[in-house]
Amino acid sequence: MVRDKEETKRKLLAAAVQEFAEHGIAGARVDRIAKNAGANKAMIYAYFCSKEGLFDEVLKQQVDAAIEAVPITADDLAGYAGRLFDRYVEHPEVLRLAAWHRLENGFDAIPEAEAKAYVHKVAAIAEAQEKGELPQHFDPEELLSLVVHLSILGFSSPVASRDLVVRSVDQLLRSR
Amino acid sequence: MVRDKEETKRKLLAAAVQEFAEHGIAGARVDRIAKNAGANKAMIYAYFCSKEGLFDEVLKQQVDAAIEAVPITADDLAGYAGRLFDRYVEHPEVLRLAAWHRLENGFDAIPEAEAKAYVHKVAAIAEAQEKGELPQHFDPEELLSLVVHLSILGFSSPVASRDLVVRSVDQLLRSR
DNA sequence: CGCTCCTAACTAACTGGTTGGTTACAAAAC
DNA sequence: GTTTTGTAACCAACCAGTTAGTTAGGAGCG
Repeated sequence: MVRDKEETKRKLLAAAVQEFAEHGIAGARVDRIAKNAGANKAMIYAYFCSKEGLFDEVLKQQVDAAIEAVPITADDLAGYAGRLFDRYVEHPEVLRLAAWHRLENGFDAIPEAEAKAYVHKVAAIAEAQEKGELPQHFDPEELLSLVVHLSILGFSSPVASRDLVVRSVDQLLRSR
Repeated sequence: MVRDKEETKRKLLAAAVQEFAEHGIAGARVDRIAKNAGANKAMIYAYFCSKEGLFDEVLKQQVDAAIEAVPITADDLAGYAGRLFDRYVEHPEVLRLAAWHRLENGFDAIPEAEAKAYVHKVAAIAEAQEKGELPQHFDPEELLSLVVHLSILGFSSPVASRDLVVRSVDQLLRSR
């Protein structure tokens, strides 16, 4: 038997991602996470304090990874929306985790990394507008909200495709 | 003491709407619903079979009410989006209930009333396109998805306003 | 290298409170 | 007096979290 704290934490986190994404916080079962990780339940409390502590860590890691994986391209918001769409298709867990989190904890309590990335993205859009790379008929915050929201269209409608997401962002950016 | 089956069912349903909207299916507590309804827990099982049965009835009623309250105006989709937005601000429960339901039951299992209303709305949009009241650069299904999705923008972004929803639908419909 | 000792990592079993659901009984309504 | 509506107490299963005890494996030492 190999004893490795970091490895055990990793396996617990990996199992927790699946469990929480599928069942949410209230629906997740601590015993199931431990079993699927091939670890002992007590380790969860040793390493993450509580079920909620484990969820917080899971969400943080997933949000960080998603933010890093899809950097904004302010001069090509349609492409950015498409890449977000792709990311969510490949890693639907992060969207589900965020949705559970918002439903269970209200609209406040946004992960810190998300808030920080938000500021940066708004600034990038504002700059692109000044350079004339983007139209001005939406504020930077508005544009970011619209693009991000449209990129998750596929999780609200079954008929939505990547192409539709890109085309609609494109249409939003057309000059008037 | 007054005994009235329908009245008791009504009070149970009203309490269940709040409980399920706030906590979801897994997080909702049957005892709390009964207590808040001023009724006995056993009545839930007499009238709705199970916790899930109660949830299904709650969701059905809320979806029916929302569909009836906001009829589509295919020749004015921006106005339609605005009215949907208003409805969700006034009755956020239905959106939360639907969100819990989708997370817990997957993307299938859409309430029947919703599927039926969907067909009707797509047809109305197609007709408006034929009449030239709507542009043709999106399919009817696509347009409906976009409008409905944009109307819930406020629940994905804190900076979204009614005005933003209306303006973005308007921009989507501009001729190219 | 072989041995002991120590500690961090791990485990199995348990606990106390909770939960969805049931049942035996009571009383209102007709 | 019979049927419908309601109640209180109950139950077995479940669940997050704890604890007392076990073991792997490295450090120190000869």
